[in-house]
Amino acid sequence: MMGALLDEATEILRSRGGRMTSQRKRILESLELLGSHPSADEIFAFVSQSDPTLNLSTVYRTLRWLEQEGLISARHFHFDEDRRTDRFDAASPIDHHHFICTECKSVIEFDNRLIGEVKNQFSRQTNCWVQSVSVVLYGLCPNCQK
Amino acid sequence: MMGALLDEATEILRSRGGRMTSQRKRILESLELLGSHPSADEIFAFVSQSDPTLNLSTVYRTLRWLEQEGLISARHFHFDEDRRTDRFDAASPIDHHHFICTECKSVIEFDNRLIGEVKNQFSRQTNCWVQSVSVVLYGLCPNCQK
DNA sequence: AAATTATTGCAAATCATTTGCAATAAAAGT
DNA sequence: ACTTTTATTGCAAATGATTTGCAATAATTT
Repeated sequence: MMGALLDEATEILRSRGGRMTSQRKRILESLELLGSHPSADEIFAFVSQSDPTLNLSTVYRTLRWLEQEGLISARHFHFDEDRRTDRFDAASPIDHHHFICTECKSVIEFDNRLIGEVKNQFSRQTNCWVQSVSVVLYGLCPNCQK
Repeated sequence: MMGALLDEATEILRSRGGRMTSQRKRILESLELLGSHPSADEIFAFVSQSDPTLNLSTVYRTLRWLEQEGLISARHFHFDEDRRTDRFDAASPIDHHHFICTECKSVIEFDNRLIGEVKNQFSRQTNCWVQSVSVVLYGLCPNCQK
């Protein structure tokens, strides 16, 4: 399980004449280690600890490449503040959704097969072809409720 | 029905010692006229036709104020490109969701009571208190499918 | 080991959005 | 109506996340 992202990425890289550099390796590792939808800055800060020469633009380039290859997904969660920073999700972008605690900013991932049903009903009613679904719940986690 | 947003806004404004200026009036009107989730720029372009002296920062200030008052909602839809522009929705932010055609960028609003069920099931399972739900479907509208 | 070229670091550019401030214009007081 | 008060505007500059050009660096190939 561990290293799955790195393995996949390495393979794709190879098949395109790309190079698995130490920077990319560290960034990929950090995506698996930092569970909770880190921003580019957070990844940068984390990897910088072990490689102080890493540059932020390398982080962005790597993340965008991973995104294009479909290995990770980028999105914003829009609280009142933080409206502009992308967050990156190491998990497959397909069929998993998010709850966000607007207080402590923690993220819980979930799935529910009713969501597939919502998608199907919409398709049937409108003749739209639905490629992907994003469900985000905003609220308070048990800790932040009292 | 027409002017509902303007009426509500005027009332809130009054109750706070605020002033209903011509700029605000035009921006509010444009939000009702431009149906489809315009960006600040689009609103600016539209209102500029009738008031060439309007400034973009006034548009932003008005939109953010409306957002804070809960009269409109701001969000991004993330296609591959346009990752950074907010889109503003004159409709109530509660209980209505979006389909976006990734080809022609058209937006279809919808609702489905299964979504409430998804929310309830999640709450029950996690003890999280869910305040709002956002569902976005991405795909191709009938026109763009062939 | 030399040649090739993908990738990096750096600095500058973008672009949507925000903010400080002096000028303007609603609304209130006279 | 006329002055005063102060919310709101326009303008220009600042911000902050992300992107990009380019020369230097380092994987891979020869």
